[in-house]
Amino acid sequence: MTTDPLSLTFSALADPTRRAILGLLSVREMAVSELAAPFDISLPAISKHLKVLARAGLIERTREAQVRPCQLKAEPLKAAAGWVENYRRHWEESFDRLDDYLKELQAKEAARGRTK
Amino acid sequence: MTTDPLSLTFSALADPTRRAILGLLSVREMAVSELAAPFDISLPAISKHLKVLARAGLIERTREAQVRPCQLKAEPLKAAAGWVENYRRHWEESFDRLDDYLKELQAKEAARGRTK
DNA sequence: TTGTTATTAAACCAATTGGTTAAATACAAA
DNA sequence: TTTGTATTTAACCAATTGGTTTAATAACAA
Repeated sequence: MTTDPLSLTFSALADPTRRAILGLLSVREMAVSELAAPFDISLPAISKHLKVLARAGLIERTREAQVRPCQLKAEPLKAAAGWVENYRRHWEESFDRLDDYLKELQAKEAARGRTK
Repeated sequence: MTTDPLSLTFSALADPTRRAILGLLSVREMAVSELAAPFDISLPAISKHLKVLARAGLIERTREAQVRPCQLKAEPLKAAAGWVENYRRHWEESFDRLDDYLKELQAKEAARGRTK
């Protein structure tokens, strides 16, 4: 497996359960069983997802009596956002091109209307 | 495997070779063998990476004689950027001062109120 | 001590991934 | 029609993933 931070981050985000867990943690710190409640998978499966998130540095687990609360650590998302941001102009440009194309179409349509 | 668009996008981005390929294509359209040149893996391996990128909608392949040029399609990155963006405040804000965020929200709300 | 609750570890499984080499396909050129 | 060039497919392999069930561990409560 690739172990560079960006790959760790993106592959942690590549699972909808894990993204949902991060969503929950963005509201507040939560215990494992609390996190698991909304999902239809076993507790060990959740535990594994948490391990993946922890390895990516996206959560931190502390200890509080029997409960192990998880806390969101969004910092690795900074690099991910930065990487994706480099492509912003590409998706905005292609939008512009489509826009141009539509305008061009309209212009042709108008011309056809005049000459017909 | 998870097939929702966001998961497809993030898991396509979770490999450094694929991110590098997108980097190359952000400069210009390129043929498969041209894309493969900088990497130390076989052509079929590159071909597989391209298939993953195509499935995620991040590239499109056209046909030009024997050559199959690949073109970047950055549009799926929009949703990825959007998802990550939701966490910006978590990495930017000082965690002990959630108030700052609320104030910012209020400021934005006020601004919106004025311009609308 | 004994039990109860919260969480993780172990062992297992099927599917996927990222790579390989060798063969097949598609087109262009001679 | 044969040959060369560009790319994909097929068959294979080892490692990883995402899930399971059945223990094991940790901390508190009785």
